[in-house]
Amino acid sequence: MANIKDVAKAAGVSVSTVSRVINDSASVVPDKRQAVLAAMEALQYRPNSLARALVNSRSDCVGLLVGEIDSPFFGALMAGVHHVVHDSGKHVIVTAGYHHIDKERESIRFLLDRRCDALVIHSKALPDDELVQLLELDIPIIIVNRLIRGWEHRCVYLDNEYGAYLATRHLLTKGHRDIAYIGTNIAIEDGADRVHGYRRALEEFSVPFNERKVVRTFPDEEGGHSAMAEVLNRNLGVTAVFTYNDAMAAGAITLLQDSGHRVPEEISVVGFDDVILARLLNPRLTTIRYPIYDMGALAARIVLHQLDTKFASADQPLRFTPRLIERQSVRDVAPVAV
Amino acid sequence: MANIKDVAKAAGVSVSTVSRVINDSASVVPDKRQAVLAAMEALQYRPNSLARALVNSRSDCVGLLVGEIDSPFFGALMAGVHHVVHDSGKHVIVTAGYHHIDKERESIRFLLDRRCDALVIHSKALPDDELVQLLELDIPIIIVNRLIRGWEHRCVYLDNEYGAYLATRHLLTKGHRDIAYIGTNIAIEDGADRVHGYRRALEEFSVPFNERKVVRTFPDEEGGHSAMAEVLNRNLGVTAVFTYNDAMAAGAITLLQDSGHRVPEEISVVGFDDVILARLLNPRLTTIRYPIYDMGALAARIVLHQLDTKFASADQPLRFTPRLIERQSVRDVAPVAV
DNA sequence: ATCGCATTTGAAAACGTTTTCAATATCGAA
DNA sequence: TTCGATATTGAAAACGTTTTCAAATGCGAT
Repeated sequence: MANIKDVAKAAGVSVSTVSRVINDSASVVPDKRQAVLAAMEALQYRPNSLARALVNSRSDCVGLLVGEIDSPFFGALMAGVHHVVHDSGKHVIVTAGYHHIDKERESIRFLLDRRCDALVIHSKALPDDELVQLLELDIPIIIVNRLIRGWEHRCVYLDNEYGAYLATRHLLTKGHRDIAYIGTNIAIEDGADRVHGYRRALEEFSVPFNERKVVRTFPDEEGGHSAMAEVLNRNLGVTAVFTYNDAMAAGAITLLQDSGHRVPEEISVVGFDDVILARLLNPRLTTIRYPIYDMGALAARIVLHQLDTKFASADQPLRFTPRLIERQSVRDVAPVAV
Repeated sequence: MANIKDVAKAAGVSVSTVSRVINDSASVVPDKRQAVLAAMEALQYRPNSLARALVNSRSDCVGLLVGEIDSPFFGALMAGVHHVVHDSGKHVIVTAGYHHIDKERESIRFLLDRRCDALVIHSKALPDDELVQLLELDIPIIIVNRLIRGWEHRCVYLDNEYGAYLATRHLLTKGHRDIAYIGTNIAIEDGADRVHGYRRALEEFSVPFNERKVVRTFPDEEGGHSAMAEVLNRNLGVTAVFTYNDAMAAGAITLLQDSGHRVPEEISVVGFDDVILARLLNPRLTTIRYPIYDMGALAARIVLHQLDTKFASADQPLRFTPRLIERQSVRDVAPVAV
């Protein structure tokens, strides 16, 4: 492939001049400029971005770490980041950590090694102190979906406790009193937060918390399916289920329907996330909206801004508030006064 | 950030020696090796991959162009590529073209500029000759999901005609005779192929093709929804619908159910792709399995192999055959002999 | 013609690596 | 000891850019 020297030779000028016309970094007399342009065209010249990044120490890349590549949730996150990064003429390099500590660590190394200008990180597996170490590097980094005490201005996160509270409260106001919670068996903060929200709503309605009503499995459709089976098995007389995410809700609904229980007539279900799937299920899933696309977009905007100004602009609220999306998977048992 | 010179200085050796221990490229006496290792550790040294790529002209990156970042279909494609590329110690850079010619072009430029070692490309918008131009570059490239005549050995693709044939034939053998086709309004090859398959099956059963029974819209849920409305509107007495993809099927089913038609009792539906969604819909969607994960994985394996051997290994079949996944969205109208 | 100034230009250094090549150190054998 | 062969080392060139700096050119005013 042609390089800048070839172009210079072909145009009969020095490499400096070529560089100047490429970058518009200084004035060049019209005829030479034309000659250079012509040579570039003729040789199909494309600047080597690696060499460029090396000397500028700017790669025009934003690194993004997600949990999985193929999941509607992370799809939305990636799309949000992609969108704003592309709009600013830069590019995204995505890696996946698959919720595994070593893979997450390795992925972040990779992004750092590639000399990404900035990072947006979604990590569930890495411990706080390791993330703090990263934040202390002098490259713009935003942590998505996780709150690290003392670093609130670098974390874009959702109020998980409130989301779970909303979901549970919704079921309670609809008259449900026996509500199971199908949670994640991964030891992460938001898992705990959601249990708290669930309990808070219960307490508010003076419904005793029953540990047997919570079942934890892997947070996917499969997990929801088996967890639901377990709940049924325990014979607790539940009339409603709240799940850690929509995929689990889908699994739970599948099991319910297959085992002859009608949703929501017999058992109501509330999910979490509001991925595309939720609208498509039958019955359409009542769920908690997790604005992950917007959160990704915001995270990207912040790191990009930091890149320009060297300052973290802490003036915007980084905490998102979930809201209830009412669809068809919850039945009104009986009107109840709050 | 520390560079190789700093390490050399700290360890009291030359940069060449440091390079040698980093890459294990030549023997170094044990004490010096230890000193270097210690210095690297102490300085938290990480080689600059840009500089390295520049001199080696190997970036250890595979570039991937997809249609959209957030869609179950492309999610599976990305996952397949990611999987095999990571296993070989390399990395993936993903870009999205959003089915737009300029964006696809720009994305490919980006990947090429980044000096990706190889490319896996899913393009619907770029014309054949532009893709051929790429294939003629001397870097390993595989085109996914598209067949370019004369370049069969560089294309990993699905037999779309056969997939559509399978779907339509399935409906026909179940006794359906009035079958609508909800297709894509994007002028792409596989769109045409699927119409052909649909027609071929019809002909085989001596059912006349009726242009009014095919409606083309944008290939997403929304499009399926409005297309289904249009089909109903035309009052053609259809008892079954075959759609271009699962998302459209989901939209169609939603419309049917909302307008009081039971699926499959009144109207049967067959989709295409078999994305996760298909299993989760109610009724579970009978569809055509598009092994896109495997296709991505194969494409990646091929380019990686080419990278090592400089030869395209054309010994594996690059054409995938779709198959029917029977679930619950098709009703058996009456037994019919083929 | 000559001077001073502004514009345009090219040579060379820098970015952080790997690799070639020649020099040195080590060692066993004569 | 001395020789040759071998193992280890470091200096320097190379990769393809950008940028600094000094030199060359052009031009209007005297």
